[in-house]
Amino acid sequence: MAATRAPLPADLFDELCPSALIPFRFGDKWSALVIHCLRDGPRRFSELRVPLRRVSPKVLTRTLRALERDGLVSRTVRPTTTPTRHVEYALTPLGRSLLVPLTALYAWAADHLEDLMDAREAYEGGEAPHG
Amino acid sequence: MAATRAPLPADLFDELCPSALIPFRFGDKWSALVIHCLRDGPRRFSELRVPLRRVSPKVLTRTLRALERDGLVSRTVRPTTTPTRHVEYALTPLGRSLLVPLTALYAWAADHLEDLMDAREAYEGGEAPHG
DNA sequence: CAGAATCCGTTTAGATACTG
DNA sequence: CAGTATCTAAACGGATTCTG
Repeated sequence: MAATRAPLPADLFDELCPSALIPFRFGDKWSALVIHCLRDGPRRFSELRVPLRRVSPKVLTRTLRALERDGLVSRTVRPTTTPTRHVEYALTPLGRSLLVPLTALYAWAADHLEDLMDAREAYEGGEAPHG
Repeated sequence: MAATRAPLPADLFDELCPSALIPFRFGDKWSALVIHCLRDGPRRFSELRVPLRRVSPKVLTRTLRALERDGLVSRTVRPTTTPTRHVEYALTPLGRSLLVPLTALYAWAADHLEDLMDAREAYEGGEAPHG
């Protein structure tokens, strides 16, 4: 019953390593949330700012550009009669495929929210920092 | 076939929102990777530094402390005869349960690595930044 | 409306050297 | 061996202002 001790691959920080890919693409605060917000269909720039109302336009723009660059989100400018612009962001098929494991991760978080909060509380209360 | 337009919840940045939890706990560069490295059993501090060989001891320590605080990783000091210490890190049951959706996410990354690289290449090559 | 530009504080990471 | 301490650079995030 000893734990297996297979050697770990030595390339986990390689950008081409799928395991490293996750923090590379979702290591920021907003990417996963934006994808989540697009799950029900296209959204406009200002629509996205509602659920993410803390995010500044600069940060949202940067996040959307990054997702667009990786082919997860598409950006569409719709013609309007008014002088104001209408830009819609939507998940690409690739982005939509990501929604599956991402939703599973959210489900895990929802299931274990209590555990996480309890653990944190216990840690704060009890443990002293290690020497 | 219009996309559904259900209103989005307005609390996505709330720390208690499971969706917000992901970037909160995995918004850093190393957490997911460390969990991944512990999947086959306990590892020592310096063992973890092999696959993550870019990480400085300071950063690894901080990451491990955070995971420990959230109840995902346990820290065990084993008695030794030598004056050198022996500390092992392992996934807790909670951490192990996280491995399931996390592995699914890695599988997605592995499956779509090409797509991501292609999209990025196409973006760099073609598109000019939006005006 | 959608975003670009600017400024600024905080966080994160990395390198290095040192210690029980 | 398993960290801690210190310093520095870069990235990230947020607020605000401005414009096509």
